[in-house]
Amino acid sequence: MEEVNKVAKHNNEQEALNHYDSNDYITPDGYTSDIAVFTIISKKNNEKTKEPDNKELKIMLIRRASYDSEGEPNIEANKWALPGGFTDGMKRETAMQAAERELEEETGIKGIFLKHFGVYDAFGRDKRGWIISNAHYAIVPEQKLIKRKAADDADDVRLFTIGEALHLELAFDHWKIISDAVRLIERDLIETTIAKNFLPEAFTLSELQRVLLTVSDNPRITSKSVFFAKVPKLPFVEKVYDREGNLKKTERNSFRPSQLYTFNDVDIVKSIWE
Amino acid sequence: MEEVNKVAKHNNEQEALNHYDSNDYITPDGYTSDIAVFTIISKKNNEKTKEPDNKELKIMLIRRASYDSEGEPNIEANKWALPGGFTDGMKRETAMQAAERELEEETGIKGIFLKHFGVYDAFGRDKRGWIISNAHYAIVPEQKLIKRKAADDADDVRLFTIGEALHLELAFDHWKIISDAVRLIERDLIETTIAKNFLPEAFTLSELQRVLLTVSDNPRITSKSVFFAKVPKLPFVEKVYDREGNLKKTERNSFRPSQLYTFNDVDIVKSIWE
DNA sequence: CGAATAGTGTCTTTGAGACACTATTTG
DNA sequence: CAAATAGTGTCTCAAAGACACTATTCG
Repeated sequence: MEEVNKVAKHNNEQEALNHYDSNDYITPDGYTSDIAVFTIISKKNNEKTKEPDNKELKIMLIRRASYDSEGEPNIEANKWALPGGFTDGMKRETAMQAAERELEEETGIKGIFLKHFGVYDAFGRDKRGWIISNAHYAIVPEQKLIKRKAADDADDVRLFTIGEALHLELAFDHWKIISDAVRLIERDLIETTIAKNFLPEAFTLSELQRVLLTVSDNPRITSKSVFFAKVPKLPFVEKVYDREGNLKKTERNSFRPSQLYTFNDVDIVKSIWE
Repeated sequence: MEEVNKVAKHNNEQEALNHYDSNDYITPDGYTSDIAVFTIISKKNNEKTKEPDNKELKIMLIRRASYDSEGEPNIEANKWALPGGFTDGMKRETAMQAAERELEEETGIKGIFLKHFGVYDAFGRDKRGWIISNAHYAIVPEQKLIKRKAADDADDVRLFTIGEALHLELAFDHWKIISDAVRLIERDLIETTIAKNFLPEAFTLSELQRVLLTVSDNPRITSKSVFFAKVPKLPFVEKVYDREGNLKKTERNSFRPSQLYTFNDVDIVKSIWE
């Protein structure tokens, strides 16, 4: 009985498949990924004193070439845009894989945190047709960026503050994608532990504090004593020890060695009903 | 000078557009929307006492027909599946609009809360080809469901508890989509005010409590005195008044009238760093 | 010792949580 | 008054926030 059903089912399945033809429908003209790449970089605020640098949230944009790789005029040429491009159907890519590949091809960055945050599929968003874009945001820690410092000054890939970026002439609906991304990353820095992606594996409390200060002026974060007292007690951060079991410290920010911390994998759910 | 640039640009743009042909690339074979429809329904736990009904989170699934609308064998026939279907390129729909339309066509429900939560685009997820699905979850308040009560007992649309649903033979990758949706809605009920979509515009504290109890056993929610003391002080709920400015109450749950509350639009961000 | 960053102690006030008590209505 | 849900008062203990104080290193 079961066997018979299975066979019958298989036949129907085969028939159904044979009957399906995607040419019966209008299908999308393209499936792309865009990536809003964020980093936090030091902002020298006073050359004379030894006051620690403040940090600032920046976004990486590329300038679209006048001509494409085949020498033909490019659409939305010369405008600033998010890195990204078409998902390659030949490679059987997912949108996330396309995002990783495009990011490396266009900016030389790989192995960083990527998060999908939205789909942009309104008709008319791209003059070439029905083109669906998956939007992601990415986080580059400052140290990784230093490796490609020279390239940052290039004419075609540049870091902008959020305010600058939203005043540029941007391609497609990238103004909307960028503002959505900014709203989201600011919220995620407060509500989740994504801050870890801006930091080295082992970080000091003041380094963490400076990251959070780029998006919040809440007294729990701005006040040194409150922040320094609270963070070591949070369930998702822990002190770093060396091989001998001693507390690991660093002097990179001060004369006095400071304790290194790291994020563990504790996931917390913050109830709004408490 | 500016004028000249504009003209030049326009020409290039036109050339670029003429050069673009989506047939140069492999494009997706379909762009669909799936909807995980949740509701919370009363569960009679004791017919003898007047103990208030407990509530339970349920999901609505449809059974895929053996034959499609043209009388041809259907793919994944007879399996249970999320309602959903193809985005209609002719109608220039977005995935969200397709979700709303399909939901009404397949289950008769409209005008409810819908939230996009993910994209499923792995190759092989649908045997018909490269088919991308946008997943949404939807919330139906119990009252809306009563209107189509008869239909619930139908053979093709049914409510299941989460446990039941995940043990059915499900079509495509719907097992994964459903478990992602469940994880998300449970989290959102705790971290956001989506609970309001399960409730009437004006609700009592005990009604709200019963909704939250379907996903949490946290003492702040289970303990009556704690919950009743805290919720009226939360910034995003407020008491309901009638036209004369008197407190509005209801007797639908008890002999003693109870105060009605409503959600306002205050959006709160719960910091994990506090 | 002065400068610079790191980190602690202490005091006051606020709020969380437990639990028993009071309130309002019907039959 | 019994039953049923709604809602409050009070007590204890823990944690939040402010701010002044101590610690470590360099030159």
